[in-house]
Amino acid sequence: MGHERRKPVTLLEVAAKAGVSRMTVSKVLREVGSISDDTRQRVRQAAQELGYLPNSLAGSLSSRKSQMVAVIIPSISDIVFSEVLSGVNSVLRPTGFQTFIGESGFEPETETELIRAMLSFRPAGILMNGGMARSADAEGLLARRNCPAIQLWDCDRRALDFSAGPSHEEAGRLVANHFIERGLRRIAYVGAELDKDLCARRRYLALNASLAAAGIDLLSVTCEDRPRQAVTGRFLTEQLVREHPEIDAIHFLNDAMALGGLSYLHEAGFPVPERISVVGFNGTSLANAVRTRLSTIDVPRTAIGEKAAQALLQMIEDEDVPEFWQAPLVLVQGNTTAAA
Amino acid sequence: MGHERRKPVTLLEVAAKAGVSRMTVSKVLREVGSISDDTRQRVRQAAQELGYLPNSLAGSLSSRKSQMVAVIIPSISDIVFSEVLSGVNSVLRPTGFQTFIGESGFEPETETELIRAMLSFRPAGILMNGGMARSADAEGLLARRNCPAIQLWDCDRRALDFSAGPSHEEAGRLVANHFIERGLRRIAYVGAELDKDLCARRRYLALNASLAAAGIDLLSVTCEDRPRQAVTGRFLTEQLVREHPEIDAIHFLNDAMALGGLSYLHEAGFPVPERISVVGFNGTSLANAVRTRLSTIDVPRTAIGEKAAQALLQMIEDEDVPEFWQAPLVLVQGNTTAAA
DNA sequence: GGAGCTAATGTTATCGATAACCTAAGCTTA
DNA sequence: TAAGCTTAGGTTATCGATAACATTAGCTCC
Repeated sequence: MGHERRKPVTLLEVAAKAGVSRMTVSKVLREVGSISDDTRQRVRQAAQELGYLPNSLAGSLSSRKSQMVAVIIPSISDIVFSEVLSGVNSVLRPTGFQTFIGESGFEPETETELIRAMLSFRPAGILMNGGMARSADAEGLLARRNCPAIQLWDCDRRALDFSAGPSHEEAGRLVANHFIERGLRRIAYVGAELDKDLCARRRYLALNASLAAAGIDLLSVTCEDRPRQAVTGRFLTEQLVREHPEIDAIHFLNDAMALGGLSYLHEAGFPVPERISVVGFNGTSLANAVRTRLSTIDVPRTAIGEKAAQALLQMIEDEDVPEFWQAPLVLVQGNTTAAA
Repeated sequence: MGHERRKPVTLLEVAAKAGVSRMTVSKVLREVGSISDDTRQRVRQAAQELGYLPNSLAGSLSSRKSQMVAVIIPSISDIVFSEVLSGVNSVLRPTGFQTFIGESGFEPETETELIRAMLSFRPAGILMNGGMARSADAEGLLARRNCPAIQLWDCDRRALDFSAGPSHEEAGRLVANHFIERGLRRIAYVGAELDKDLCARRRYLALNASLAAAGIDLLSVTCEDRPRQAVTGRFLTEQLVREHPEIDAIHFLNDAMALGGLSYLHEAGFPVPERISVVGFNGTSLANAVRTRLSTIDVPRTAIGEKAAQALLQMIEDEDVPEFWQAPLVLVQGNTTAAA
C-alpha cells in the first residue's frame, strides 16, 4: 500500500469522462448555475467513478472563499476546551464549515507560527483563546488578517472582532464573596503556570483585590513549571498546609487541581469542609465524580463556543455583531464549602 | 476593528517595492536559488514592511508540496490523545511541518467529512486514530490519497502505511493474567461506548478470552450512551456492585472511569484492594493524584506520537519504513490490587 | 581572445479551480 | 414575427504562487 499514487483526478478528467466542459462539472458539483438533469447525472456519475476530490487549494485560491475555520487553543489536554470546541462545531458543522485546530502549547512562539500557518490558507475565520501573552509578530499577523477573528474564553479584555467568554474578574470576586459570607478569613490560592494563563491570573488578582477590600490577606502558593493538573494541586496543597496549617479555605486554579488538593487534605486529616473549605473553577464533570461534590464556578463552555461560532457566521455574512458576549457564571455550592 | 481589510499583500507588491521581479522575491523568501546579499536585504525589508504573508493556497498548488500535516482524532477531550499529539509535534515542529487537527467526535460521518476536507488541501501526510468504524466513503478517500497515511493507537489491526500503537489484545491479556495470578476469579469489566471505540472493545474481548481460557466467566457492565468518564465509571460501578456484590476484581475501560468507580467503592464500603481489586488503563497522570495509586496499564503515549511522526517524515523522504511500531505495555502495580 | 562557467535575475508556462462574461437554441409575447 | 427572455452550456481571464528554462554580465583559463 504505497502512497505515491497517480496524480489526483482533476475537473478536466471528470469533464472528459462526462463529455462536457470543466466549467459545467464545476457548476454541477457546487450546485450553482443551471444545468440539465441529464448532464447533472452524467457529471455526478463520472465524478463518483473517478473518485474526484476537489482541490481546495485551487478552489479557494480562485474564489477567494474558504470553508475552513481555524481554531487555535493553548492545549488540547485542557478538558475545558473540548466543550467550547464542541459548541463551535455544533453551530459550524451544519453550515459546511470545517474546523481545523492548532495547539500552541501555551508557547507564544508556537502560537505565532500557527497563526501564520493557518492564515496562510486564508480561512473563513479564526478563533483563538484570549488570555495568552501574544508575540508582536502574532499581533502583526492578526492585524493584517482578512477574515473575522474571535477571542474565546475571555471577556474582560476585549480583543479581535468579538469576544466570547466569562469575566474572570467576576469569577475571582464570586469566590471572594463566597468565602467572606461564610466567615472564612485565612484564605489561600493554589495555582500553576499563571505566567502563561493570563485569564487564571486575572481571577487570582480579582480574588486578591476583593479579599483585600475586606481586610483579608490572600496567601498564594503557585509554581510556573508544573502542569495545571491534579498532581500539581496535590503537591502544592501539601506544601501549603505544611507551612500554613492555619488556613481555612483554598481556591484552586481549576477543578483538576482542586481534586488533587482534596485528596491530600483527606489523607492528611484536614476534614473538608469542616476544617478547610475548597472551591475550584470550571464545573467540569470531573467535579462530581468523587465522593465530594466540589464547590466550583460553573462556566457555560458549550454556550461560549456556540455564541462564538454564531458571531463568526454573522460576520462572514457581513452582518453587524456586538463586541462581545459575556458568559454567565454561577458558583455551584457542593459539599466542600459549608453552607453560609 | 473591521475584518474587511484591504486585499492581502502579494509577491508582486513586494517585488515592486523592492524593485525586482516576483520570482526573485519568491526565491529570497524560500531561500533557494542564488541571490545577492544586497537584493536579499531589500526584498526582506520590503516584505517585512508590507507585512507580506505568503499564500499557501497558491504556493502549494503550484509546487504540489505542503507543510501541513493532518491529524484526525476522535475526541480532543480524551486526555489520552494529547500526549500522542505532543509526541507528534515534538518531532514535526522542528522540521517546519504544521499539524492541523480535526475532531471527529467518534462519528463516522463527521470523520469522513474531515478526511475529505483535510485531504482536499493536499497535506504532506495524514495521521488518524485506528479502532474506529470507518465509512465506505472514508475508505475510498483514503485509498485515493496521494500522501502517506499513518494509523495511531492501534497495532493489532494494521492499516494505512504505518501503524503506531499498543496491542490492545496484549493489554487485555495482561490484565487477565494479573487477576489470575492473584487468585481473583469473580471478575467484572466496566466500560462505555464500546460500539465506537473498537480498540477498547478489543481489550475487553482479549480479557474475556484469556479469562475464559482459565475457566473464568467475565461479567461486563457497559453502556453505549454515556461518556467514557469518571461519572460513568461511578454510575456503572454502583449498578455493578448492587447486582453483583460478590465480585472481587474490576477492570475499567480507562483510568478516568476507574477513578469514578473507586470513589463509589470507597463510599459504599468496599475496601480496595482488600475486598475488590481495581485496574485501569492508560497510565494517565490522573492515576496518581488521588490517595490511591491506581493499578493500570501504562501506555507510552508520547513515544507513539514520536514514532508515528518519524515514520511520516521518512515516508515523505521516500525512505523505506517498516509496517508498524508496537508500543510496549507495562502493567503498573499501584495499591488498588494486592501483591500476588 | 573567445569558449565555457558561474552568479544573479528575469520570462513563460502551469498548478486546478472559479468569476464573469458570452453564445446559441428554444420560447414568450405584444 | 421580431424583440426579448430563459435555459444550458462554453470561453477566457485570473487567483498567487513556483518550476523550468532563458538571459545577461562578468570571469576564468587555456
